[in-house]
Amino acid sequence: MLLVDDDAAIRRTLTVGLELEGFDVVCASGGRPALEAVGAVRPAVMLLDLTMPDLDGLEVLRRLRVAGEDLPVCVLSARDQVADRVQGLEEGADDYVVKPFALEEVSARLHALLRRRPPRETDAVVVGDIELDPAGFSARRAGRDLELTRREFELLHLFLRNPGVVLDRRRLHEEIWRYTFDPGTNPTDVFVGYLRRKLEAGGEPRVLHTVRGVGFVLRA
Amino acid sequence: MLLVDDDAAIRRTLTVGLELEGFDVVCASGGRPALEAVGAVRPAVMLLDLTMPDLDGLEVLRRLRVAGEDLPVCVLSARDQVADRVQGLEEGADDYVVKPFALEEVSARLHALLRRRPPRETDAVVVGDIELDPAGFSARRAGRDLELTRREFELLHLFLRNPGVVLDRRRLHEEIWRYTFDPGTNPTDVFVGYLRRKLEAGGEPRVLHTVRGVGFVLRA
DNA sequence: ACGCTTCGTGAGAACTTCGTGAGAGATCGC
DNA sequence: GCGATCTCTCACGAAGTTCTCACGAAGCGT
Repeated sequence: MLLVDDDAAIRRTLTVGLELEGFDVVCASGGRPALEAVGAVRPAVMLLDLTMPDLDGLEVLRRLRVAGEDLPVCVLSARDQVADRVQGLEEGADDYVVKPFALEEVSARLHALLRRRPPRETDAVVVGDIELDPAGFSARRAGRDLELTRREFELLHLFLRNPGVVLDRRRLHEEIWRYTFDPGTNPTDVFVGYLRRKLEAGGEPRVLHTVRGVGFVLRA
Repeated sequence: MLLVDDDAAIRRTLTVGLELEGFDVVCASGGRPALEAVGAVRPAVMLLDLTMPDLDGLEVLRRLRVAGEDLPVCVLSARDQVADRVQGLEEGADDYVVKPFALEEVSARLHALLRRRPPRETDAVVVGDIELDPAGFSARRAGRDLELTRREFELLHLFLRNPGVVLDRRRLHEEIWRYTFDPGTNPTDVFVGYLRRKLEAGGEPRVLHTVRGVGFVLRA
């Protein structure tokens, strides 16, 4: 979750409390950092303070919605009038909690929002500048679309699920080609080659390294 | 929306107020009638009082969730302790408003819930320049009416509900043709072909892409 | 430095998968 | 019934993918 508040004390308190509740918390100290953070960390939910010096919370919300960003947002504010709440909700907030608040309630409300959001981005994998989306059968490096064939895709998927782990030929052969390991011939090497070519087509450094006598590793 | 409260005066007040806000209101006077009403009128959202003589609101909520019913629920209650709210939210409520309440706020919160409503099969779908309206059995691309047959329509509908997701032949076959995947023959390819022809009749770029060895995707 | 092993890659053969036209059978409306 | 769709099968050519093979390059141990 992304926590946005300009008051460092509140940030600290909420971070500690929400982490105890099991949330993975990222903080932003103002409106502009918040907008950047949404793009960068792609949080599942956001807790947004309204009163901030650089960019008002409502403005942040408005910009997110205009940009088509539909992440659930819970507004947290000292403005306690009915009109404030109605305005916040109408601007696209999913919930509105008035300060002072009880940590358990905020946590429960965040959970309620997350409950509605399970099928978000089906287990996409990201390692370094490489991202792979199993649902869409697509993969990108540094934003560039790698047009992978099925085998290449499976291979990259396997490496991405085991970053930093050396995979030997036996393992690769079993996982990609299902059983039967015949040492006579080696499609593995060929496909690692294909993958490297596509991964490095934009001049990026090598990430698929060979470990002589053992196998291959993906390292960012 | 379904309004559940055992107090006739509150029902009356809320009904009048919410109808003025544009809601289509159905009332239930207790827990059991509420459960029946959910099945019968299939409301888009529910406003649920907790304290009721026949069946407690929390129990109603619990039964709905156990039955796999995921309609958004906003609890309305006089129980104002943090613990009550947390309990309500944890039992599966999506929001919790404490009495006395402001009509505008309840209305704004209901709107916020409806905004998140999971799309129903009968809702119109729009992806890029393609729009499809299940109720009217019509589909358009860039304003031009595609005159689809039933199969073509079902196929396009399925793709539109899963934009960016690769659908394999098994899935397509199961969803459109129900059961049995016989690999001997393939209407799927033929109908994808028909669809493409109609989708691209105006010279528009291809949106139904084939993913070799896997299936097809709709990408805008 | 030498020889042995392991890896990288180009070329192309073999294979799989896809696209589409033609037409038979089913269905529907009139 | 009868004609007009609509749905589906089939088959074949086209296109893309996978895999084998072979040879040169690069590491590794002595």
